Amino acid sequence: MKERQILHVDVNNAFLSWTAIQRLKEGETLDIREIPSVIGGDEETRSGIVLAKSMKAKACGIVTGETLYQARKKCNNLQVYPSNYKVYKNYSNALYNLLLQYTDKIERFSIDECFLDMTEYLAGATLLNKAIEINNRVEKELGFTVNVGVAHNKLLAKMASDFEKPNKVHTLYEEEIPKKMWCLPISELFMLGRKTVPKLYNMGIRKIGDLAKFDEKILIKKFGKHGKLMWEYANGIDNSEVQYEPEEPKSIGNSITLPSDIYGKDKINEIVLALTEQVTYRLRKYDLLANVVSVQLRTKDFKDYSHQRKLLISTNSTREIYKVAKEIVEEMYKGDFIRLIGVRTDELCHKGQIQLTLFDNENSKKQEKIDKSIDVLKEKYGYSKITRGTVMNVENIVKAKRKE
DNA sequence: TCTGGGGTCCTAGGACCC
DNA sequence: TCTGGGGTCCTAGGACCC
Repeated sequence: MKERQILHVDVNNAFLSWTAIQRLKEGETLDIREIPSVIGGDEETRSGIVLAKSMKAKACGIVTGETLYQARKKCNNLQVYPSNYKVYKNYSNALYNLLLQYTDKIERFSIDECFLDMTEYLAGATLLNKAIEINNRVEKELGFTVNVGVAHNKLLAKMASDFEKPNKVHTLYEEEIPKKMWCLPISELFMLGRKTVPKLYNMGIRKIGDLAKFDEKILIKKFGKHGKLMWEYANGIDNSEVQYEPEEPKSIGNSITLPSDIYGKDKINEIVLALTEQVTYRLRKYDLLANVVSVQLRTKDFKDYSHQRKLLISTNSTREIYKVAKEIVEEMYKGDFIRLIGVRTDELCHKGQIQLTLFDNENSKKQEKIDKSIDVLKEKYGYSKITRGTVMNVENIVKAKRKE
């Protein structure tokens, strides 16, 4: 088999950089990349966490995911800016379109990361030179910077793009693994998170090199499939392909942290209905039907519960899914104060994939028409304006809660 | 002024059938 | 009277990613 040629392109401080250049474009003179700043959620609605940080904020020890409260304690002149996904999506698309000039085998791994399979697209050039060209062109033409990882598989390309930042190109070829990767702490390895790292520490495994040389069988015994994966990753083994064909979503859900805790089934169900409307709207937009419905509740002391139910008939009807969601709330709600509520649908399929059943009767056809006509209004007037009957949508609930 | 929201994948245990 | 496994489906919960 031919050796694969893979690049991983990772936008430096994506949300913060994109916010910065958008502000400059709109006439602001301050470049927020040059000061201690973060992109954060709204503390009033209890979403106050750091989503992205500038280099100066990073230098203060601020990390992504921590609360804005903690971040301010580390840096007293910290500036906080809100996020804007529409803007981010535009810059993400601009990057994607530039990368398309190099290969059409691009996997959009997230809004700010892409894998490129360059195997068939080098035409005599070296992979490293292509990476350097991309790095330069993005900065010049798009106004933000990226790191580019250069390797022969996705895992090593991703690890490489995570080396020194910003605006850098790094290679991580097989022969470089001991020198460049094995010296790193295991917490740096992709797919080793906060739960697994302490367990490995207790086994005396601290560096990625320790993990690479550890007995694979013992890891498998202790961690199952995850054990095999982490051993392979530590040794730079990854045969996964660049998934350049966008895949159908496997699940669609929405959740919300409430501005204040709520109590009681009726109040929970109001939110569940609003969330169900959002979820089924998205299902219908993609022309998908759900076969499983699940509801998640988080209590005020951060205990998570979730129950799910398999449906007899696939559906994307608001009424049908809400009916099931309500039953789930009924069976699992124990009377706690609730902080977060989520509704999710799984085992999605397309209309054509199911056969009409006896249950596909006149009544359900009528329901389908109602959902469709509401969707049309939502497309026309914007999502938040249209809600069904007596029901408030989540935005209204959030606003109402804020005033309390 | 504590701790988001969108996902994917895996595991363990129970029910049920042969 | 006592004691099996293997396979599949379903559910609850957890780990990880950005």
